[in-house]
Amino acid sequence: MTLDKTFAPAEAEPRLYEGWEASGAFACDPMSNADPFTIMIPPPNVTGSLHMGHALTFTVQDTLIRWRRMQGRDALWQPGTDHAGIATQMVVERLLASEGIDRRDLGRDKFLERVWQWKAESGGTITRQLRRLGSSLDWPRERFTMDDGLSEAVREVFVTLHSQGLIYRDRRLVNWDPKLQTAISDLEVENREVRGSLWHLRYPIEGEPGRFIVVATTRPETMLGDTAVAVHPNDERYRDLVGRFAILPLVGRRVPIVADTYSDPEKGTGAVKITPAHDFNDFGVGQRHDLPMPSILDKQARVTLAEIADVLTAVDGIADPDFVRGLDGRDRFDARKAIVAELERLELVEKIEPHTNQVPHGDRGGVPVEPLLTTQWYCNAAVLAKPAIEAVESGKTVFVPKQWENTFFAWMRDIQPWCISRQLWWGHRIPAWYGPDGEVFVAKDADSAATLALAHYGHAETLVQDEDVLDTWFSSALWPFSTLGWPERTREVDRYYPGDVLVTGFDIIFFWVARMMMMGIHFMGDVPFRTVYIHGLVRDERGQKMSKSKGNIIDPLELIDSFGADALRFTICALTGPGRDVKLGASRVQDYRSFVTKLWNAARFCEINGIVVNKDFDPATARLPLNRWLLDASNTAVAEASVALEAYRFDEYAATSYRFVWNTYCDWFLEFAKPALAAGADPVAAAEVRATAAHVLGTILRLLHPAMPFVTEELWDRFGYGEVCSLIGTSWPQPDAVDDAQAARAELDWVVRLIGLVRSVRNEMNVPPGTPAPVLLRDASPEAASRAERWIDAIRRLARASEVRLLDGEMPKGSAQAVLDEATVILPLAGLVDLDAERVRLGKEREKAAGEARKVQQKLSNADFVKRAPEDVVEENRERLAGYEREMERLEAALARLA
RNA sequence: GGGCGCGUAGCUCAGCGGUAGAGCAUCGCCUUCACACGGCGGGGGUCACAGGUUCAAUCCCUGUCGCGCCCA
Repeated sequence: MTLDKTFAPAEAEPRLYEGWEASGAFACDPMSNADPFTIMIPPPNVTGSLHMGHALTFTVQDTLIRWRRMQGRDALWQPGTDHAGIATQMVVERLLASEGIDRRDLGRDKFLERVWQWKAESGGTITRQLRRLGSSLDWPRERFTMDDGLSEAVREVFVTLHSQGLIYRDRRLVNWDPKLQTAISDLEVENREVRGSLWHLRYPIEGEPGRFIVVATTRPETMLGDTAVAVHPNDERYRDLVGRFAILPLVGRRVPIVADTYSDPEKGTGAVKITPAHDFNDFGVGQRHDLPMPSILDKQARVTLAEIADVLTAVDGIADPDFVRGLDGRDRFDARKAIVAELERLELVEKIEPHTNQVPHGDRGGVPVEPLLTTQWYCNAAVLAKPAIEAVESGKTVFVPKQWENTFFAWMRDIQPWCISRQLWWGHRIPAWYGPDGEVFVAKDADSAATLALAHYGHAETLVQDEDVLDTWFSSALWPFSTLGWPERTREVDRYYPGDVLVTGFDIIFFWVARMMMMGIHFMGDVPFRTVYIHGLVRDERGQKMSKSKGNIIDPLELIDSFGADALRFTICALTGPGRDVKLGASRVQDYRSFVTKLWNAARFCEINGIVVNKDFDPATARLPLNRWLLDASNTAVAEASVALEAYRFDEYAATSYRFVWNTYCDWFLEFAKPALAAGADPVAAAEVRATAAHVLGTILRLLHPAMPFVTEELWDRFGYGEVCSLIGTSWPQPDAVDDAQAARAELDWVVRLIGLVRSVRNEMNVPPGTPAPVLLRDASPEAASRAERWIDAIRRLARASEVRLLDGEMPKGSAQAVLDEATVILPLAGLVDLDAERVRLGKEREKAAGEARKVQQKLSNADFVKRAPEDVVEENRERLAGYEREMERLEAALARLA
């Protein structure tokens, strides 16, 4: 077979992925007796393409799912995509625009045909890209939020919630996106800081010529719709004006001056204009004071006068209906300029201050949102939120890291009615039909609605279906059960609901996690998942958020092309600590690619040295300390990795595996193995080393497989640990029985320290690596002596020793010395050792030991410490002190020998 | 304004009551028959600051400063 010098991901990855997929390795098994383990993929937008955020979240999920699958769980990782209402509609509209077509000309049905056509042609991008990452999703189960089954679930939920009074129609202010011309939910609004002005406007007091009440506003254009001025009830400045009227400039309407705690005496002038139809706070004031609520902006945010036409009144020097009529149809920002100019002309502007304020923008359309009074469908989220809050409080669902529960609670406890209707075409059409008189019939289909209408009217009536569609997140909220076949009672629903863990970013806790909790509990009677693992954001190397405008976007597919999916995945694991954002650049991935190569080369070494899989090998029979030590270290690494994964500590999982492979297996074990495998070595020992090397390499491949599936599978297959593409289905390593691991650890620890000591001294003495020198041991215990004897070949090789022996008599002149436990290591380096420098060096060593000893001594001489600290801590310190004192003695003796 | 998180080696980050760690970078030596995407060795930190609790604080508490995010 002979492995190439480096692993070739571009060739291996597609081949292995196809192999896994073809063998059904990704499939769950509903008929299995195994304990299920379920992760629902956060369905990416069907318009999406793989970005670093996806790479992070799906690497984490795939690592978990592969690990649990190896542990013998019946793993379901449910794939699918989201129809992404607004995003998809925008993509297709843009496409049509390039052909010079407007969707309105095309008509709803034709347009939807085009969207489906687009989906068929281009909707598979993201799922293809997920495969390149190595994602072991159960593809035959792939779902789409608009497919028949999921649409059925949506209708079922809508109709049920409606019948329970939890979905209803309401006329109230809604966030309106004038660009997309649809209502959006509170969550789809993001506040952006905008530098603008604060206009102080004079509203004349009725019946008192020359007296004004000055209101401060950031939105002068909405004054056309003002129906009151509000002041704080305790504000002395305006006390006499409450209950009287102001004349609304330009319009000429009489507006009452009302007392309401909404106005803040500290802010502006303490008096605020009230436009109930275009501001959420003003709407509240309007309701409390029973004010008219005329809309003066239309759905495109242009001035419309229909609702104020009849109040327009000419007032000399104050209001001019003709001016106002001239504003009809003008854009809100145009109108603002014109209105301010006119007010200035009328000397009704007191002053204009520069002002920075938070302006709500639509997160998709990117333009300022306009609060608009419309009738929409709402979901009573407050009722649904209650059991969801309780579920987290009681620990039925746990957030990791736990602090995110606070975020969840804060939002859920103050949840607002959820506006679920959207004035779009692409999405789940609302299952509501209207009779000629506007009566609403909510039903799962037109026939059922007709039946309801018949019962209501006593005769058949023509019904018209609601034009609107549902918020995309409405169907996403059902994802944990709708994907399993609900509302049908399938085996999958019984078996895979609730899921085990939901993996996602904090940015969609509200959008998605909270809503799945609400819907899951309401319809399934149980939470949708036991654990919510919240990971951070991917940022660039300097910690900046990635964005198109900054030009700092890193494309995961390019990283995969350059370094392989394993390198990218391992990097992500290594950098994913709890509650931390992931700062990632190409150089980090390149660094971890070295680890992939290191593993590959370790395997090459094995191959070259005739290390082959030996299925008959029983680790419990290993006799050599080297092998027992390695097996023990391997047990530790696997145990630590399991604990780390259990706790979602991907960073620790990566670190433990990395250390074990690189430091333990490669740097020490394989180096120690070299003399044991050399020509002329004991063949029985060599056979045991080979068997152990192969056994532990197998453990390593299994250990790393969840993070680095490709290279591990390739090596697994090439070495014949199992059938081709079988590693994915192999069991997670179990601890091996190791005979007297304690003794093996002690022995190898001693050899490693001895070699380290010799290397260190030689380096400091500038002994060229090519120059061997003797290693002599003085005052060595019989145990140390026999270890030196047993490990002579390894010490020769790794410490460049020409010989290793005990020293009884005089120390050769010009020797360097170092202390190892009770023994002193002597390196005769005649001509290389500067006696003075050596004295200084040993002196420093002694000082270091003395310093440590002083610190410990100080502690121990503190009566409170000895009295109050736990006995084992005191004892440990006593032992440390003894150790330092012994070391000082040896160093003293070494110094004396130099004289 | 409210809430959350973070300030530990040049960089990225672990550790979170009892001897300050890793990776990368850096410096020196080494092209030794798996690997220069490598090997060996070294240097580098008053753990943001100030108080407090404790026998003992990087770790717990309080405050201050700086940075970031979320909500208003």
